[in-house]
Amino acid sequence: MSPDAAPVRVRIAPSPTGDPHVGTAYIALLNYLFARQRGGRFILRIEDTDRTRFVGTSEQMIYDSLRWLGLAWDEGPDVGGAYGPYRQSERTELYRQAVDQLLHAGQAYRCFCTPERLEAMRQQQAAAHQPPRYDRTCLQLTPAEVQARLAGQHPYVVRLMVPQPGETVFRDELRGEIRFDHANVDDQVLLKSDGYPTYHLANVVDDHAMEISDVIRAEEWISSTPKHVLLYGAFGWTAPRFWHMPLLRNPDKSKISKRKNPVSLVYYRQAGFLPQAMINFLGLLGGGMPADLEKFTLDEMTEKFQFERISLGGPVFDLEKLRWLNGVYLRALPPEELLNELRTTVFGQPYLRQIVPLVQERIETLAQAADLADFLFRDEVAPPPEVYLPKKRTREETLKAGAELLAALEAAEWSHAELEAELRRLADKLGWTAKEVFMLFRAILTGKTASPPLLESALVFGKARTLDRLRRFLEREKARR
RNA sequence: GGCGCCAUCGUCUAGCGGCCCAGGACGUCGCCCUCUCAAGGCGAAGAUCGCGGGUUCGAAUCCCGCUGGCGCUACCA
Repeated sequence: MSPDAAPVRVRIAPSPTGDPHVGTAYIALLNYLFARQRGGRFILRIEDTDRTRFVGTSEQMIYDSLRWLGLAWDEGPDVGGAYGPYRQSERTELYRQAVDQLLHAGQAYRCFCTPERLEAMRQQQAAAHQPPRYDRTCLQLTPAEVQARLAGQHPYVVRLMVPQPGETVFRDELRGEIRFDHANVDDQVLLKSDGYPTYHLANVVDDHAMEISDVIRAEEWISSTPKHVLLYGAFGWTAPRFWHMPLLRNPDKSKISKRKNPVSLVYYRQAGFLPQAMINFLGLLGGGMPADLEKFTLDEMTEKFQFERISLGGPVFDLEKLRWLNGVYLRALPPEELLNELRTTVFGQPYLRQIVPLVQERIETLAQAADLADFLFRDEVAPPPEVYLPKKRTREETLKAGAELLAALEAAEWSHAELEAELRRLADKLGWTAKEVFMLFRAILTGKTASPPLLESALVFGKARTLDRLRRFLEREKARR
């Protein structure tokens, strides 16, 4: 069957390495629309091939977040399908076979170079103003030498052998032909020394096996598309169509990142954004909808969204506009429904239940509970310097400490023990007393110097929102000087 | 640095050779409404269409160059 006639099958392939990302939602939305418009299937595949960054809770959060947005998939690890398994860690045998095939055909080779040697090589290349590329040392190895190393249990990776010289030309459906001289295409690692495939291999093998017709992904992948095209060719497979979507940006135009913008879908949900508003807002970015439409539903997008209209400049993710749009939706809600929203989010029972023990021993009247826990319901608290500034520390030191605090918490697992360890470690690092660090955190989180237990409060408030509060504090205070 | 992608108000965008000395939305400012604040209504400021060359009777729209931004340059995706 020619690719043109093949049924449309598209996929979103997030990796479970942390909180689900707003960029994932954006690409998921686009894939969803594409499938719905063309009578195709929308597949969710979990790309869990990075063992070092794997986060166990991440997969479930991905499901929850995408479902929350209303982006239902037709096939996936949790719903099944005829092309499973849909988790890459369960498909390793497939990749191993694929690698064997390439090895036998001479289109890939084993590389025994150590990370140290590769690092040294790159430094030399940088010093000589050469582009950093693998120097093919291991390609010189004789079959006997390879066998010897294999017998000696030397760890190795498998690399793609990019034909040199050569050129790869592919078509991007939005941009037309894009060409890469192979002089600029590295011998990409396909199989890591831990036996897991890299994205490049896994994505090609799976997209083929799952009969993906159109790869709709972010623009950052354009540079590595030649490697993928080469792989399809090496296997003798037909490549899918490629649609590279513009990258969401921070206000400073750089690729959207958690340091400069809230990117966690968990955050947006907990902070009280409505899924309809988020979907609507994402649909506004890139301009796929008719220009005179400002407010629309997922169904309306399915009806009217045009991929050909998408503007290729990377849109800034403008939180201000999202907030405005969310307000539009909130105001349009029947009061009864708004009540419902409140009851399941800011005033959700499970949330309230967690808060009760934090305030119980500190109240004389019920109304005081609200006073004590107000910060757990607020969108923003803004402590003045009198509150957050430790007596013996300068503003500069304190802001620096705040930035360190944010970094430490970002890396922390959200448990009491680890939070405490993290804060004490930070105190050591800064040469501050633990009390000073805890008080700074308390001030930023609660806006006050007296509060319910700090760590318990942070735990209840949630990682995404706590980090956002820190980030906004730092931004606000930096802007003040 | 190399390679690639991109380029209209601060931001999201409309525009696809004449209707554009560029339209809408967010944001900003002002006025109205109003017990306050929002919301809402009205209005204003805000883009020599990044710059320079072409093509054309005519260019934001087509072509080339430059500049700028961004991405990639990992045993991360």
